[in-house]
Amino acid sequence: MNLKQLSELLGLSQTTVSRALNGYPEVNEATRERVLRAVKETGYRPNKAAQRLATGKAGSIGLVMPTAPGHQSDVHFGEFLTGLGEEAVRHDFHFVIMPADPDDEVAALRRLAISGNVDALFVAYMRGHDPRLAMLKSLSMPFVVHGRSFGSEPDYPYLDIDNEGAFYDAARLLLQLGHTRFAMMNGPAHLDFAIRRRNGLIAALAERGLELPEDCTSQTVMTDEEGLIAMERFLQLPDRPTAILCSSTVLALGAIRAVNQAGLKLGEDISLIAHDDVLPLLKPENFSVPLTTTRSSLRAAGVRIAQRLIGTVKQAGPFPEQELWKTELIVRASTGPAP
Amino acid sequence: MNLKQLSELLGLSQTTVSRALNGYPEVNEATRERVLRAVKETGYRPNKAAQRLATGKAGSIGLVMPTAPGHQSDVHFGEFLTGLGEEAVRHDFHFVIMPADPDDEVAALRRLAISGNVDALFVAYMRGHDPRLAMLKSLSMPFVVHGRSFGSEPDYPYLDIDNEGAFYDAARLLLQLGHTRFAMMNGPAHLDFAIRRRNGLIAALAERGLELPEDCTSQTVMTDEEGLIAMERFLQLPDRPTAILCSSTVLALGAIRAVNQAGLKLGEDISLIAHDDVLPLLKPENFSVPLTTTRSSLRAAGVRIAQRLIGTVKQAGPFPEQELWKTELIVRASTGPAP
DNA sequence: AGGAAATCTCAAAGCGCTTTGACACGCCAA
DNA sequence: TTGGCGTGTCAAAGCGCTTTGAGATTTCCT
Repeated sequence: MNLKQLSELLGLSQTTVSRALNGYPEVNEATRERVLRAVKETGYRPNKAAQRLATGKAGSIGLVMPTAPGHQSDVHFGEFLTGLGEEAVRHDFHFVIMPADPDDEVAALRRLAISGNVDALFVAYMRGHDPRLAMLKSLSMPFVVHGRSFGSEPDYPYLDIDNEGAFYDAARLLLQLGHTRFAMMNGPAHLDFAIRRRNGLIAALAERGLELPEDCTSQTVMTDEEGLIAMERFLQLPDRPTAILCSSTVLALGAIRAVNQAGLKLGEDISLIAHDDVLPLLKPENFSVPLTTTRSSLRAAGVRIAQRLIGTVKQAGPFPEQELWKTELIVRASTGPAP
Repeated sequence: MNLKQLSELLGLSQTTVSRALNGYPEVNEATRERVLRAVKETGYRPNKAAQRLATGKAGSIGLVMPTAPGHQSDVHFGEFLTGLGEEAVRHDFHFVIMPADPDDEVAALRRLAISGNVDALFVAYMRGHDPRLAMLKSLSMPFVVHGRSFGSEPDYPYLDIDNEGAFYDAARLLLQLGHTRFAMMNGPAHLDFAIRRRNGLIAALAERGLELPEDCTSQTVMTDEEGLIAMERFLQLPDRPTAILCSSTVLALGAIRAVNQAGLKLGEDISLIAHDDVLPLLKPENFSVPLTTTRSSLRAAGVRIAQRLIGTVKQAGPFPEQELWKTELIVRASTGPAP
């Protein structure tokens, strides 16, 4: 069933039916009623591809999903997607997800944009000096970045959390508790949030004339295995750290396993603060020793970014171009005075 | 840059350029070379919406993502998607994801199909007597179901794991170890896998003249909280169970917390077998007491389903209509002789 | 050299929709 | 009667691509 058939069925022109459907004012209310009823009865749905071709819009947000054999799926990605979806469903928007090798993201993003399949783009996993930024700006398609790109002019639309502030505050808390030997379990070194969190920690330490030793820094993929390995390394250090900052509750999971295996007590021998993206699976309050965290909901960020993206496409603006969300520092039992 | 412009630039007709691009034989090799070079230089990409409109195909798989405010994101969904993506990227396919309220899935699926945005559909979270099946069959669009629908004629293309066999085998192991008091922590009762796993357990018990008491069955959303709650309930039973079957490592996470809190020893006081979807975050071997599991990789299933879906769209068939994968029973330390 | 076959290219139709510009109609004021 | 104004409707163009059916050119065989 297409527009033509429907209009013939009704004895109307395609124009009139199309206008009736799209809420144009110059259609008789009675006619509109009739059209709407016929749509219900026939189950007619406009062909989105045709709609897109004609209007250039079709209610879709494009995003690139990094994937490859051996590339671990990332809980953060799913959680964020859920946030996007929660908002998108309210506006009858959908997603076009282009899977791409992590090394091919710039090209994949460009393909996605030029394909004419999407109205707006969403970009995450930002790096320092991210090459996608220049490409996006040249594209004349709305986009919002989750995170920022350290080293690039911040003249693009983004939503980020205050990573530097989060880890600065976390470090201050530990300093006040008397800790002086710090270690950091971070995400991959090239990612923006990792750079900023590290800077936050270093800034707080510097105020007390302290430094973050090289061998007390681990920058890895954020899996629990890597957390375990890093923590085991830290614990074998001659002058082992007592205060750990950890970029994810996933890393913390492994780290804590290492602490337990070493027969140490979390919150006494070792204090740990992790960043909490509010993953439903990894609630800090459910850890055997509840975790002190810096918290910011990934899902909420997804909702907000979808709002901005959809709003821009629908011209329901204006939206702030840049948003920086503060994180909350929530003290639980994994932090205590330095031993 | 569109086809018209490109063809003018080259001094060729649109037909010739289109044919050169799509590998038709009636184009001079030299001409094709020239076209390909121009594409490289100009960065031309065909508009997918137009391509779809003209051909009816555009290289996309559609799926519905259940979402709603308060609806927890599901790690299983992300993991499966990664599998789909891993295969899709090899064929330059993408996904169209329609977020939808869980109560609205049938309608959402229909919208997605009729929208003309997708070439094939993928469906998961199957229920007993699933109403989507009839709709899908009436659609004349390729689809593959992950799981099955208990109570419906199995005359549709699916990939499922042998849930019944998995839990039958698991129960047999525990029976051989002398356990007689069983409990089950299952997924939502209306879901197909939950029905079959329960049947598998009941069948194994029946062979020994045993039954699964009502108060030793929990059928809930599969979160760690629910796992905790269910296990706490089991432990307070006057004749408390010693053998637990658990539909997910996520549930097991909570369950084990309850066991620990009660001061009991896993693998001694309580034996537990969980089904393991091979989530990167929840490796059974990384639990403090490594978990005995029935294993089947969700991601591998995603890859396989994408293969079948894409193969069907590309007419690169034939593919088996139905596949039933055996699970592996892997014995670790969470199972031991009945106390 | 002649003609058929093979090779290459083209103009135009069509995919299903939106949107423009025009037309027909009834109504009221001049 | 004429003109102007809203209201409701329509035919047709256009979005960017593929594909058909036909025309032009070259190649090959007798």
